[in-house]
Amino acid sequence: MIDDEATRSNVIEAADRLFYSRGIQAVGMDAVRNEAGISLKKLYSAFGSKDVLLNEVLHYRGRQWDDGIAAASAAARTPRDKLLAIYDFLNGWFRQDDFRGCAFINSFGELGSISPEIAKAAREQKSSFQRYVSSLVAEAGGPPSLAAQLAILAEGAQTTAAISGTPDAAAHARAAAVTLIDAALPVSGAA
Amino acid sequence: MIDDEATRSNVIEAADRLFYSRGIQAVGMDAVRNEAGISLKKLYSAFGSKDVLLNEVLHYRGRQWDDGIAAASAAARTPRDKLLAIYDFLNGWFRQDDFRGCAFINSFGELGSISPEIAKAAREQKSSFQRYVSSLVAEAGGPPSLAAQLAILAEGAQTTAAISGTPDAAAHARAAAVTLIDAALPVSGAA
DNA sequence: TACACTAGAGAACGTTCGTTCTCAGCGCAA
DNA sequence: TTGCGCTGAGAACGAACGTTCTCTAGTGTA
Repeated sequence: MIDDEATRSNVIEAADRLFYSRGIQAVGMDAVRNEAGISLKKLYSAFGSKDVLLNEVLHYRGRQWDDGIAAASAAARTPRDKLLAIYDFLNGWFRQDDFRGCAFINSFGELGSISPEIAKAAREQKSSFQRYVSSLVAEAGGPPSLAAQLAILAEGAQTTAAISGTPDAAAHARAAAVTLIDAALPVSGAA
Repeated sequence: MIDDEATRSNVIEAADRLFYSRGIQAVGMDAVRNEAGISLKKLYSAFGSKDVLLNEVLHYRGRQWDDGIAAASAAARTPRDKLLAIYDFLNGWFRQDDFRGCAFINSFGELGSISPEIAKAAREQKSSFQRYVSSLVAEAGGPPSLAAQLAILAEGAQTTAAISGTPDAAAHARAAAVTLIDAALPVSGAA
């Protein structure tokens, strides 16, 4: 079918909305079917099981994150500004109505202990982000430990914003990042 | 009964072990009953429902956390050292075999969106921790923003350690905390 | 018109889970 | 001994869920 791909992404986006907003186990395949507007038969012929669907949803989320970070850093010139753009991206995300924390952290907390696939997906997503931060830090001439610290700030901001219900953590994390970067890099951007 | 209180804490500790290691929805009341070694009838007469039990388990977890932080900071003299003791406490925790991240973050990710009670418990736990950090920072003469930054580091270390499966995040967070404290406090501990 | 084929709607099935109910056994007062 | 209340073990119940099956309506084709 021509719309095979369209059907798949339609289902993935629908499932993502539901899983992210209500949790994975709390959302039945029937709800996914309703949200996507297709039949159960088609749903199961496109994705063999809920596990398979969930895996694709997590990969979709990962791409969304990567795209968001890339877009946010596009306007920044220096590696330092690209690093700080991460926290600006978080700030915008935290302010969205449907923000409910990091989907990978949530999924890991819900099913990481009983589903190796989910644990692996979360681990890969986080290590991919750490590699991204590391490459920017290296480009800026900073030590690897700075990358780990900046990544921890980003993770902490996400859980803090989710649980507290306020976006303040983004600004706090950004300020901390500025301090850490300035302390670690010999010459900051001060003209 | 004399052992009423003993029964309750026995059940709470058993449920805590199971909920923490496998997740909440993945653990049935039957498993709790087996782990606690009591009858279903007694389980339900002591706690009216799984929700009630979960609530008590979360409060128990909160006390455990408070006690752990208090014990870790007991040896420290200055507010600065008490702040850093937080990350030493995390370091020891991350190295335990059964470490699976912060129970409140996990519970929030799993059920926070559909259970206001759990969302509230997580929010209260985190804000209690932030008050603790804030009081130490104030005692040390630091600005409130430093407290927020240090708390974000602690949260980020917990999720990073859980998902990555290594305890390294504790040391990274501690190093970042040292940098942030030294930058925010006029006079550091340098004799 | 007759016929194969497809697809959608939802019934059905088997399992799991939270919670309640039943029943047999036991201690105990009279 | 007899009756009574309590307790534990687990059966039972109703709901929800993942997954499969059935039935029906429609469509294109000869």
